[in-house]
Amino acid sequence: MVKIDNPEEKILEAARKVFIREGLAGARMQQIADEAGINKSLLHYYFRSKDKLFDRIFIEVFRTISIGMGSSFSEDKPFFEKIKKFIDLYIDVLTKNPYLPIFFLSEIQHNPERLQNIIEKDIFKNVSGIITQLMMEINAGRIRPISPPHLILNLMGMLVLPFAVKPMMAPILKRQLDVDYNDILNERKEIVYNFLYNALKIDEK
Amino acid sequence: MVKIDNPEEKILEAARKVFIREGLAGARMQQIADEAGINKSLLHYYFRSKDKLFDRIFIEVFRTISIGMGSSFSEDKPFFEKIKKFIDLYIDVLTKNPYLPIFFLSEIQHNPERLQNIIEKDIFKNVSGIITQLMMEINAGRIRPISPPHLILNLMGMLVLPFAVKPMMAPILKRQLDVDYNDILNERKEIVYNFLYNALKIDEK
DNA sequence: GTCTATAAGTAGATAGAC
DNA sequence: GTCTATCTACTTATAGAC
Repeated sequence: MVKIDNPEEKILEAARKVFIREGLAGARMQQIADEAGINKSLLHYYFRSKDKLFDRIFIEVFRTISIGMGSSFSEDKPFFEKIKKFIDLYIDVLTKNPYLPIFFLSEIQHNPERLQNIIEKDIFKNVSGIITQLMMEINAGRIRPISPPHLILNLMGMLVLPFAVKPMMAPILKRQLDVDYNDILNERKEIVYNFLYNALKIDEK
Repeated sequence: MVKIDNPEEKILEAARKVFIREGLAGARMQQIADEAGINKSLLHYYFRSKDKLFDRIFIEVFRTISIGMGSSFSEDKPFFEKIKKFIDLYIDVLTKNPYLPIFFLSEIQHNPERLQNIIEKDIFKNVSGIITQLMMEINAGRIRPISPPHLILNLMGMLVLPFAVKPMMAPILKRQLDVDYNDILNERKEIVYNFLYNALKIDEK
């Protein structure tokens, strides 16, 4: 039986919430303590400093963001099926954690060193495997030639940006087209796959 | 003869730099004063408070980000030429201001009200015009059918994300493929246009 | 382990001399 | 207009009682 309500877990959950919404500089230890329903001193008792607590959350966020990358592409399936699986998995992650990308990218923009100090190797293997497979598909003539980094950027852009701009776009689309932005987000899996498929498939003459 | 070196301009330039790099919560009035080469009190003399100075920069950033949208699509040209012009213009803006998107989206995530209080109508006209034209192209059978909001999200994602992830991707691609990320960014105009063209063009049988 | 009280440092903002 | 000096409030962090 796992104790889910121990103070350490409650603090981490509260810190996750507050840091991701407010950022490192904007978050207050008092906010986190309130959110966790405990005394402010306990934060320091368990995690020593704000920076150490933040690091813990930051690494966790990085793992959440990068976890889907490798796994979807490691299986032995046709290329477009792997793409489809990756898109589905990634949009599920973003649906559950819509604020993660901007939080993560914003903190890197504020302090790029944090990334290099903490992480490094994890992401290499993932990107490396994807690029190898893309080159194979292109060389076999199964998809239209495209530089692998660019394809990754295109795909990631189409996946991530709609969630990142939700606070801006949702009110606009509601007013202008009476569209619920959550419906838009739910349609993304299919839209992104079709768009990518059409962009990459070889013309049949 | 315009005085470019008056204190007000120097403060705005410094504030732009510091706020965009550090965010509202992370920026320090002392930093801005140092960057501008003036005394901290002068900031308050010219702009009263940190929040008012920030608002000034925030509005300016919003204008920079949204300025290209309408203008590219207002001219009377073939659809794909307008798309091309928009892509070129937008990537030029992002090349000059790579940190703007994350700064802007991050601040909205921290405080969504700021957007609604300050802005509102500007963006409507732009988005509205683009959507109308997209519907015309689809109805005329000149491009593959796609929901206009989704096409806009696809395009914006492919344009913006590569700049937003530069601090993360540049070291990875350098190490792994010995690729200079600035070269990647310079190739984006052509890549995005071709990708979009292939995704939207009607198959010739 | 968990609390109260408080120390030490920093931030935005203002008063007032020049 | 521009500076120095200072006020007030807030924030992280710690000391110490229980």
